[in-house]
Amino acid sequence: MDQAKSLNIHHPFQQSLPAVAKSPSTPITEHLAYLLAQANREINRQLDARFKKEGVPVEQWRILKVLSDGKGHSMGDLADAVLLNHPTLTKMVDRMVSDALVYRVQDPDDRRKVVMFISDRGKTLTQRLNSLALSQEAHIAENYGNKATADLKRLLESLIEKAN
Amino acid sequence: MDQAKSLNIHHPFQQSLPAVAKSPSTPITEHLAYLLAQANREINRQLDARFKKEGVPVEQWRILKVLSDGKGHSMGDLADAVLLNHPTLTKMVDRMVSDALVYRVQDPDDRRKVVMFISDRGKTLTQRLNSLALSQEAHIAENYGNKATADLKRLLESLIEKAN
DNA sequence: AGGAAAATATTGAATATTCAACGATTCCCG
DNA sequence: CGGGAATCGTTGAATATTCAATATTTTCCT
Repeated sequence: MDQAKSLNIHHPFQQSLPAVAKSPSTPITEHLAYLLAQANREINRQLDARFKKEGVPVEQWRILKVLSDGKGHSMGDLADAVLLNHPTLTKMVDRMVSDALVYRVQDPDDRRKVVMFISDRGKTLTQRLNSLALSQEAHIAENYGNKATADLKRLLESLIEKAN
Repeated sequence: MDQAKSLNIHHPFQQSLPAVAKSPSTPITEHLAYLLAQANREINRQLDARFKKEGVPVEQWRILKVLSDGKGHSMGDLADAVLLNHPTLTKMVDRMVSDALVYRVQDPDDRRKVVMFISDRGKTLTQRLNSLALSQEAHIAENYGNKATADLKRLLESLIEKAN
């Protein structure tokens, strides 16, 4: 097959070679937004790799962890806490209910609300996930340095606070 | 309709009230992975809001920015640079080709490869996006502090480097 | 009280992402 | 040289996320 055609490749007739070099704008790697995305992606990837054997995505760990305080949490609170949009959370919770990690109770004080709880099965899974997560944190602190890690956390917290 | 039934709500028969409080494990808000996700989400949301009027998602800005060095980039290089999986990048580039922001050329030296270039139309859009992004950076530096911003960037860079 | 407005969570359709498999090309090595 | 392995990018199917609309309940206001 003609690859050029199938891939929509063409020759750059619309291009004109610039007579002089453009002033190069800030490289993307210097933007805070990019650095955050890159760091987040990498750390998440590593954490996901550790969670792989439990077959649980990072978001579910967050949900379990928040619920493991034993108190009930509404879907709205939970969505904020675990950084997920409402519909996404609803569907993820559906899966977790199927897996019996978590369950819903109607809030008796406000019947619009649902109160989420963690099950015993969820609790034991959470413990395994917590130790995987802690071992990752330890690994990071190890070859990144305790001070750097602490400094970074502090700066991130303060950025998040200011950003609201 | 019976909401309890439709929402798969039930009462917590499987729960037993713990006789004593559990030792609370590290709150999720203290995990580096969570702080990164939160900061990334927030900064991205703000940047996306600024890009809204151009109708361009942040990922497309990254692509445009990388390509705006005028050199050609293979899809593989680009995927690494813009933090996107290969198939995701392919499909996003398809859209950008449709919008005439970007175009493909077959690499003459290695015909498996495709070399991506930015179009003139893409360049002018990039300039508008760059200035939106710079104004965001300025806004952050303003109420977060120049030093904190610089420190945070430095720590992120070093984390990313160590994480590989 | 009573009805409009707000809050809460879910649903369905549209959209986007991911995983696995593929086709094409190049590399490597006996 | 020749053929199996590796590389590069894309595709299609499966999965996940998002947007807008909805149902239900509560709040607010006069």
